[in-house]
Amino acid sequence: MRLSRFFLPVLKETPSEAQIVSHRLMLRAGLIRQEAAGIYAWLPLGFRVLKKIEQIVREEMNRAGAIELLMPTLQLADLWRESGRYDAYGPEMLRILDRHERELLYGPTNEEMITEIFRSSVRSYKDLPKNLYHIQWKFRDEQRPRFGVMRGREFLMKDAYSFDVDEAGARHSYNQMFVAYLRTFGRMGLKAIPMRAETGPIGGDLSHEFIVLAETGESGVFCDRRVLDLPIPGEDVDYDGDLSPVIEQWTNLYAATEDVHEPARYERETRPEDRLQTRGIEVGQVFYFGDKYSKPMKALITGPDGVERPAQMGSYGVGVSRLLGAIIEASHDDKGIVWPDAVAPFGVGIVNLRPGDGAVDAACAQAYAALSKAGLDPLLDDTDERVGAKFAVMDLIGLPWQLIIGPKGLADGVVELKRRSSGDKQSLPLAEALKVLGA
RNA sequence: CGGGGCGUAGCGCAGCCUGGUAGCGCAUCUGCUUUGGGAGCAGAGGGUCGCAGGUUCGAAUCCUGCCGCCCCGACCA
Repeated sequence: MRLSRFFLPVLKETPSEAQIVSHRLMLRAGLIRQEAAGIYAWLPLGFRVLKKIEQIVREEMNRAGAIELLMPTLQLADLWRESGRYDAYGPEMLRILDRHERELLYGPTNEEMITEIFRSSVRSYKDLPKNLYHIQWKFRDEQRPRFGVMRGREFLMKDAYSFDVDEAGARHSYNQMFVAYLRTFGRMGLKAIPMRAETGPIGGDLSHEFIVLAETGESGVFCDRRVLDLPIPGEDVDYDGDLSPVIEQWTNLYAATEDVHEPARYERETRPEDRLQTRGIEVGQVFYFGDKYSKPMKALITGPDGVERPAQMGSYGVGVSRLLGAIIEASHDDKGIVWPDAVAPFGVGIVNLRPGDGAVDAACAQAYAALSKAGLDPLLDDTDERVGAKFAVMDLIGLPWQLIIGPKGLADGVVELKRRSSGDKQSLPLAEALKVLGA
């Protein structure tokens, strides 16, 4: 993409409404634009990151055996009356009347709908287990939206729902998602720690929150710092095999949010030098909740013994849009965002320091073609801005690499390659720079 | 939902107390100069001062109501 053709409305000054660093940077770098309290338009740069994150989530869900579908944003109130949640949910749920005065709601979650879909066609234990997920916009009418996309009212969420014939099966499904989450967040360059969690209004008896450690996070956390060094399962992890050793490894070390923190146990189970008290951002949560929905909604499975029982269910959420904020909170400096390679909106920014200079233009074109061909998705700054402005914008939007090409360097036969995360710069011939980048 | 604050040009703000021709910086446009880390000079365009009502000869400014947004707390994927 050429910057001169792209839509990148960056802001030099910080809008006054933004309080935390990720919100400020998302506005300044032209990722989002606020349309109403807690409701954002995704501008092209932010949209690219959102899609990258979404795709990583999708790939890891598929790898773990979950099946993607897509449910609507609007749901009938009657469906929620079956589970009793229509009245229980409160003003956070956005309720809507259509022209026939039928009661609808903009879904804050989809347990009822997936249970209804499931029960309409599945009757036998032979059809289980099943894990169905979708990535869809949700709405929760937060009393007080804040922190940009970290606590918006409208948000993009991946939610998966598992159906098993018995508790042992359901726990295996839970473990599959647990492992898939370790991989998902790891691929995004995040240290997301599974922590014991309260089950909240969704209910159930087994739950973990996945927390990204960030000093600007919204909740306090206590953990054994050795949890930061635990290995993330590889691509070859056998999701059909016994995953409990992985789960045990990750849950044996103390890790809890302040809501469920037990000081006495913390003191007992951790060495003083390993105690880490910091803050974090919740980016995912896994629940096992048994027959909470399948029983009242009569999602019944006939077992091998011929007896009908409610399906054993779990649900597994990832805050896709929130992840942008979380990643930025965890990865930025005073100049701007520092995108991890896997989610960067472009792989490399090519900075043409002198558009109109034949040699510089030609070198940029050569780099652009080679990097494009290698799938590195370059962004070429071919604008007439001054170099200072170009560098400032490039640092602000946080592309992992900057390939800086100007007349002075070219006269010496070199270009400059800069790694955004470290700030390291090296001067080298273009061909070698391209080789470093993998083109 | 309790408490506080703010709505004036695309963004950041002053003006309001004490009513009288709507301003500043950045951004935008034009010209000239400049050009390896957010340039300089000169000129230009851009506003129903959140909305509605009231007081007044006259309202951005005073009064009333409404709407929107932000912050602290409670709450929360």
